[in-house]
Amino acid sequence: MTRPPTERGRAKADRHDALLREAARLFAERGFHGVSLEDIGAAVGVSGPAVYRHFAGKQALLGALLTAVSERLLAGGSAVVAAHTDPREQLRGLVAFHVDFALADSDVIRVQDRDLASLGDADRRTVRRLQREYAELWVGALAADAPDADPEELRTRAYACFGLINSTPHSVRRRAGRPSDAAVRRLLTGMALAALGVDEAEVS
Amino acid sequence: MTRPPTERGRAKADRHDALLREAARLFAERGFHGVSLEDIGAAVGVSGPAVYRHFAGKQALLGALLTAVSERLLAGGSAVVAAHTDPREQLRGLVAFHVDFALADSDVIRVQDRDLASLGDADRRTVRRLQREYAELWVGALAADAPDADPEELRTRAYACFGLINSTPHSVRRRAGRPSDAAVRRLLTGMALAALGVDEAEVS
DNA sequence: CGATTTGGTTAGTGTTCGTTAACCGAATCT
DNA sequence: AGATTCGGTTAACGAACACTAACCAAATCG
Repeated sequence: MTRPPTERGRAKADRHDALLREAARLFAERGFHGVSLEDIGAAVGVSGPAVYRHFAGKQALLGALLTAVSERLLAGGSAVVAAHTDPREQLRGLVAFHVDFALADSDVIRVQDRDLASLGDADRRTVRRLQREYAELWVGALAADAPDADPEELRTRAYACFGLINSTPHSVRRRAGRPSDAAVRRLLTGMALAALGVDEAEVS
Repeated sequence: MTRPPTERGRAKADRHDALLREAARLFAERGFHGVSLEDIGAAVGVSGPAVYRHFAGKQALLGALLTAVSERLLAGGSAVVAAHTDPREQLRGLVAFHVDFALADSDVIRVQDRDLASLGDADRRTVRRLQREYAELWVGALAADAPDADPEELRTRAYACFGLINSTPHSVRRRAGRPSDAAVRRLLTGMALAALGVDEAEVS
């Protein structure tokens, strides 16, 4: 899975990554159907059908993008949960992880809950499954913290928390005098934990 | 502004409303660029270019949709704020109003923060202005409640709260065994108020 | 070094879609 | 009742776009 040592191999891998990055930016800005392959190619300095040398098509590009982000979310969330035994510690970790992710990868976060319906059937099933598993990490921690609660209610609670944290892409669009990333991180973390009813302080 | 008493006038007004309603549903489902005028016409039992008898074009339809919803939000929010003097009461009222709105008009809520970029310049400016004014209602109440806070931080706080409440369209998609609307309303209201640091209890 | 692979190019193809044109029949107006 | 308005129809146009074809030059390989 590592990159081939040849010059062409490295160049190809770089372009592959650049395509994913620029596609995410453009999709976040104008939506999947609002961006043409010509646009995506132009954003990385090649034009039009060259994208087919890297992806099977436009839908496949979106599939690669969303599958990758879902997998990163699930892997990161799983690591956080595994690192703690106390459910409240798990929730604090999940919130911190998700806030960092949303701040760092706001483009891809935006695309994920906006253009999921544009995926092909197979990719959509995969992404939905990964998203569900990620949400179940949250539901599991919430259930361990409040064993009597209805799991469906906890699920709604988790999604509401995602909505709160994922609001950054909408709100923190480069406007003058906006709070710093660090300030936004603190703010969102505090609000999310309050919404979940978890004390913010680190415990023994 | 009332409907003309003639048969044709009523029929036209009805179709106009039906077009807005069905367009909202389709846009929410597949995005502005993912829906054709043929689709929209078909959804109200009329086919294709008949839509032009009611709206100047596809973009104009979206404009009418989003302008109307922004105006309803601003009007409702203004009424809530005017009805109370205590800032915490205002915030409780704003949260309750917004939750009701998001549950009743989830389609239009979804379109509003998804396809705003597909508007024409004039409509986009109008909608943005109305949205900003609505947000300022929240910022004003928050500022009155915490006079020392940075207004930019309060703005981010308000948007995070919108994200939390607006999560319903994403999460409460008709799945079996989901909580009732009343349960979701209670849950979101409680989480939003907790995130804002406002006590949930009604005061004297 | 010659053969081949490969990531790029431009030109073309078929389709979808927003929009316009031309027309029609029924409701409305005088 | 006759003239007109108007909301609908189908047909056609033009642009945008995903994708394919044909070709090319440089890197890789034997």
